[in-house]
Amino acid sequence: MPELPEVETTRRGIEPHLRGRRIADLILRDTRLRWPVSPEIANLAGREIVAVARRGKYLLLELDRGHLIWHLGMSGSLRILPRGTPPAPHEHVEIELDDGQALKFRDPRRFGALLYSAEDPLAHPLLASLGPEPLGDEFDAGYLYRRCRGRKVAIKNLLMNSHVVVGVGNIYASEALYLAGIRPGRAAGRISKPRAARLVDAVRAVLSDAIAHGGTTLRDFTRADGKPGYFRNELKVYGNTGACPACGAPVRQAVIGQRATYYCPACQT
DNA sequence: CGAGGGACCTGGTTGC
DNA sequence: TGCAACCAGGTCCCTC
Repeated sequence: MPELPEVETTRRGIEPHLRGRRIADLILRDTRLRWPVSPEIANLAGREIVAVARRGKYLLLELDRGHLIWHLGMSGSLRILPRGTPPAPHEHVEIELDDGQALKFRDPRRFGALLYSAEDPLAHPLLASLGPEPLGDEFDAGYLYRRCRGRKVAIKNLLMNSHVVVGVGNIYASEALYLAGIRPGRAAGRISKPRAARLVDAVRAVLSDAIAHGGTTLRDFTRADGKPGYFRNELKVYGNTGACPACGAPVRQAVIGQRATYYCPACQT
């Protein structure tokens, strides 16, 4: 479900409610997430939440001692609700706060993950080898062009590879390639330097714009306050079974790397 | 090292 | 109406 804009929207939604609060209680209803949730996490009561950061699609809850690393997987969402609100279906984890509120994690498909890291979370094996942030300085035309050299994979798959750049999932990969005028199936190694530059700009633009709209709600994504994200209305090709908004040609649907892909056969080469 | 595919899950929608 | 098949915003891990 969530790509970078949805995770960032979640971060911004929960952070004001969590910063400076203490964990009153931590309830693990179902520990069968992507990896089993360590029972020691239930022992974090009393710790203070100092900050909520994000790295790629991972949320990092910095505690006064240690960190929680949270990934929403495909169907996970975090909401702030009053303590005592009856748990929704698939609400696997709840962090009760010392001010009467609670952070509730719902994840029907259980592809999400919740890990505890006593050390620097960025050194955790899952995070250590991640590529640069797409909205940071390191992600530029030279970098992307270099990473494309000699690669035969479709540029869309390369964009979605978190070891190349983090945060770009299936929706925004299609959207960014549309904006850049590049066919999603084009071999990464056949992307010219100017096209790499256009693609970097497109990725940044699409993600920033989506964050500004509170992310994209297709089905079950909800923000921390329960409202949907409105970027869905801005999507140009993803899920578009009609005409290209620029030239009117029928938007084409294909499967690339086992994922649904949308593009305009006229605008994208 | 790179490419490709399966695996992990549940629920909603589609089609016979 | 009933039920099987298919699809979904992620990403790790295995094989070749």
